[in-house]
Amino acid sequence: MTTGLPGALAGLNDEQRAAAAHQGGPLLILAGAGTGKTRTLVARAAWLREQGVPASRILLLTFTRRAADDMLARARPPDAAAADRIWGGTFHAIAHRIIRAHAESFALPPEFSVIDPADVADVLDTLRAEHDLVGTRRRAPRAAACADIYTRCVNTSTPVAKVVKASYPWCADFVAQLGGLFRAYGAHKRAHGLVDFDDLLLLWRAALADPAAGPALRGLFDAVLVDEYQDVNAVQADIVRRLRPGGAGLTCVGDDAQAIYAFRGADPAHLRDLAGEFPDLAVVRLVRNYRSRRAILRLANTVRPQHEGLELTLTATRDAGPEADGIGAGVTGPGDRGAGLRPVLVRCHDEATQAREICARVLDGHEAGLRFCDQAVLVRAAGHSDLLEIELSARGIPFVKYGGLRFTEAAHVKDFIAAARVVANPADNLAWFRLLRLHEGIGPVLARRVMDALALTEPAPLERWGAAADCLPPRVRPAVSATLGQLIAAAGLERTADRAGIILSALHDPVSARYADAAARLADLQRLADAAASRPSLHEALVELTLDPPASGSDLAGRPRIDDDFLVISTVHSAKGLEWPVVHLPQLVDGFVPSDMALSTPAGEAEEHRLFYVAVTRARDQLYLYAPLRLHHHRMARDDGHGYGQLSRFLGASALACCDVEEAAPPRPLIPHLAPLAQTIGRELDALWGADTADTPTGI
DNA sequence: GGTAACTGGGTTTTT
DNA sequence: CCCAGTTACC
Repeated sequence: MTTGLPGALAGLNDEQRAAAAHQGGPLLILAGAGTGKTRTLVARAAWLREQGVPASRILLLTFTRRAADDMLARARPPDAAAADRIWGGTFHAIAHRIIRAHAESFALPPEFSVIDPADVADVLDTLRAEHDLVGTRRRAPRAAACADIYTRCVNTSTPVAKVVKASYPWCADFVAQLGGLFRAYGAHKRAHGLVDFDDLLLLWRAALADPAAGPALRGLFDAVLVDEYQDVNAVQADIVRRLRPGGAGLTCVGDDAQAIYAFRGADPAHLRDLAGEFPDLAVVRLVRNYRSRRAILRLANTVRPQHEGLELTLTATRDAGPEADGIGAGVTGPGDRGAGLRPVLVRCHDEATQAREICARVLDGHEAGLRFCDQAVLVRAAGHSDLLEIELSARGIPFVKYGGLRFTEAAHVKDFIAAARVVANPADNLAWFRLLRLHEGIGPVLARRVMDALALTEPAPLERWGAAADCLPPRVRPAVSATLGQLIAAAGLERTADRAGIILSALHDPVSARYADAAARLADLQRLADAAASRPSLHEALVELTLDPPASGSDLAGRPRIDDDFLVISTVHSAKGLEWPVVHLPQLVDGFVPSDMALSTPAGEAEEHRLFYVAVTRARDQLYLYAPLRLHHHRMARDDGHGYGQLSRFLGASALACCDVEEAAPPRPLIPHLAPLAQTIGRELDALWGADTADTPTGI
């Protein structure tokens, strides 16, 4: 191990070194895709430590748990003591850590429930009727829409009337009711010890703004490093501001062309505003791309949206060459040597052809020596790979899928979480509701009656279980009492492993009775209980599960074995920050890429462009784009004369000029004329029906 | 009265 | 595949 200088700065290029060793005021690192952003951030943390900043006084804020884990693992010196650790995690995880440590000061029960967006919608659904938002009139917003509006108001610090007017105009008649609903929602959460994702941020911000708590909380840190700053929302930007008033000790890393979370209230304007906020802001640009071959970078630079003052053009380092890369370089022809293979746009007859084409190219790569995990298929929305997944299975190509449906959304997993939440926070009415209804014979009405008898907002509801059970008809009472008896016992225990074990055994019978495939589900729950057992408390286990849900049940079982080799299917959002030698981008067809849901506003279309930029820049060596020309259940919009629907308008002609175009072989039917066969079968069957009306064959 | 079983229509992206 | 709305059954 090397010690001393160049130490932290070893192996960095000039710009990276300037960023890592920046002294004094606030710093913005404008880092294009693949320019060594993570490496620079890790180096900066190491450099700060060499300057005498204790690791425990450095805070690293990221957007995903994976990014945090990755950086913390690289930033921790091998000889570091456990106590000598950088604070690192997502905004939400760090907020939780602080709130949990001071739960009493925040007037929260020690094991308060952190609820996910699905829970938020459930709560709003129960409150909706009292606020004249029931769906008898067709136009009343549904629970999920109410939840979207709520979180948008909070995360952009915008009044409900304004949000509705700008983004939900069809709800304009309900602004007053929504306001009332959201007020009631806040009271409801307080009464039942519920904290949603937005609350985590709001509570942290409020504490930082408090005259007494604020100085203490921001005094915990000498340096704050924020990754993906283009994806902060108004509350997060405010948290950063209050952590580092004046900007001293602040490092933000970001790229406004990669802002893809506007739907969550994020706004790249916060990054752009940094310069105005901090007059002494230093800006360092990282433009040397270490990831992609030059042919791919040409396309990336062509589609990259440029914003005045933050322009950035990536230059290639993997293909040393005389000419500068830049916008317009896409005119270079396919004979151009040393730039890698040009991106290929594969025109496919339909979606099935596209699926076959992707499989064929994946297998080609595999035969050429690539592992499956060196290739990724990136989609705009999780459902876009449905047909492909069938084709992959049929051909025996192993794959894992990230994004889309998550393990914690499976019904039995929710059941387990509900049971655990009843134990940890008996005031949690959502958890009670779900747990009670898990039992055969209990629906919404009986569950509600039991919960009323429990008086959840009063202290110690578990002590009233005996009386509350009398609300149940004798037929169902024994089963529910058996479950609750065990959960009440679990609540009285200390060790997390014991609690998790009893919760699991309490669920055994109701889960077995409810689900046909109970054995597989119980195996999932066993893994869940095992994972929970290793956490410091049931509360910690539940929060981790909520803030960072495992993508699959096997995820929970631990690291995949080293010899396992899977093709990766991921949403573009989930692929941010990652890279693969070969990337496949399917569904470049009207309504899918760009998504027609996003095109109603100019801001939405701009975000679709940024998403495409993110997708393109994931590829190291080879990029395949697939344009199916027709899809089932989907009308093709008017073609723009190039045979791609609106695609060439979306990407621009210069982007298409960066690609080679290939035609996928059209599907050829194995049996050309099936109709006569159907008639033959029809006649055969008609013989079975008797001879009375055999004039017209039945057919199939 | 209350629950379960059936049916038909619709599906972005995630901490 | 999930939700809402409806019908059938206890």
